[in-house]
Amino acid sequence: MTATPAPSPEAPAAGDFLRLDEQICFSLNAASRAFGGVYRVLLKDLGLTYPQYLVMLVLWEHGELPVKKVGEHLRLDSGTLSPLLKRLETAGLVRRERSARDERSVQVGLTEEGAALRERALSVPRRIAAATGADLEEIRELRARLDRLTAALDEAALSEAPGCT
Amino acid sequence: MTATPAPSPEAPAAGDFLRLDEQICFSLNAASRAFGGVYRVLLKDLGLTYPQYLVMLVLWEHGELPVKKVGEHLRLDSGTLSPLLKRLETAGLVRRERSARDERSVQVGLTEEGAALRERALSVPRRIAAATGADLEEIRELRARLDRLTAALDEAALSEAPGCT
DNA sequence: AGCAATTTAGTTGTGCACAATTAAATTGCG
DNA sequence: CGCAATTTAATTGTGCACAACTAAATTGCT
Repeated sequence: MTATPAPSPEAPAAGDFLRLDEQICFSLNAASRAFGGVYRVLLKDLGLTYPQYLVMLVLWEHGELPVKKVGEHLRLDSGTLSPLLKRLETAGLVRRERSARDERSVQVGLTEEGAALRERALSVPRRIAAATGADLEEIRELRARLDRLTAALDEAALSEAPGCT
Repeated sequence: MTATPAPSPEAPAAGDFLRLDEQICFSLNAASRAFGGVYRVLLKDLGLTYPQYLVMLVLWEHGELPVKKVGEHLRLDSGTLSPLLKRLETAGLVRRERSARDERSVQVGLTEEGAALRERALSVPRRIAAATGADLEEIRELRARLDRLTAALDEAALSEAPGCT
């Protein structure tokens, strides 16, 4: 009575959605972790984890930034970034210093070593692209869909937050 | 010389890939976390985290399974599942017992309470679908693309593992 | 039977994600 | 100015992901 798979050969029963459901978000989750596995291998040489690599990308592109801005680029808060940045600092890739203009904010910048690491990272995107086995156009479209999805979900999370029905 | 953004207004320089790169996998990562936020809200009522919900989906669909099989369905290993299942057991949703036939394996099954929880989960997929703002067809196609991507990445990870150039 | 290789869970340690809280500096308003 | 509200990082605590390792049972081979 409890865990019978419930054949239901003709009508799409309500329970079927629990299977479909798994596939929608689980596919995303699995793809994200599969990427993680490939990045882990490629980034090992550089001594970076994938989230650390994302931070380095932001710094390589924008130069010195306050923690807040780094978090906005990556959709991460200080609870994640503070320890991560501390590890990058310990590794000698990043400098952190309180802003003189606003003592609340901490400016994050690259050390020479951190800036130099960019050269060794240049081959990563091509190798990742090769691992996906997809052409640039497909990747672009997939990215667009995912960004739309993220925007819709963030929107929904906002209206869900209080007591909105 | 170090952190200059490097304008390069006409030629697609090698460094541009470091931006594109961010967008490929970061979009995926961001979408996955955005889903996590929506699920977190919806599953709070049920007292489940998203990974715990995935485990419950597997058990609702397949009934009693060894830990190994649960892991195969979800692409997770015992390092993740053992503590997670222990929490579900503490919550009274799941039973764990050593198989008599093979003392190495642990069978995971639903308690009555765990089986009953399924009823309250039936509304989740619909509410998630609503939050995505996408129709079923788009979701299906996206899922197919992601699954292909995951397969390609897993494939690549395998040939990358030893010393394959 | 005897023993090495394999399989299955669990444990340990590192790092990330995120909610909740804290502390300090800044801003805004009367 | 004086003080409440806001902003910014950091900290704390929970849970997940995964690599590396351990322990125990099973399988396979001779």
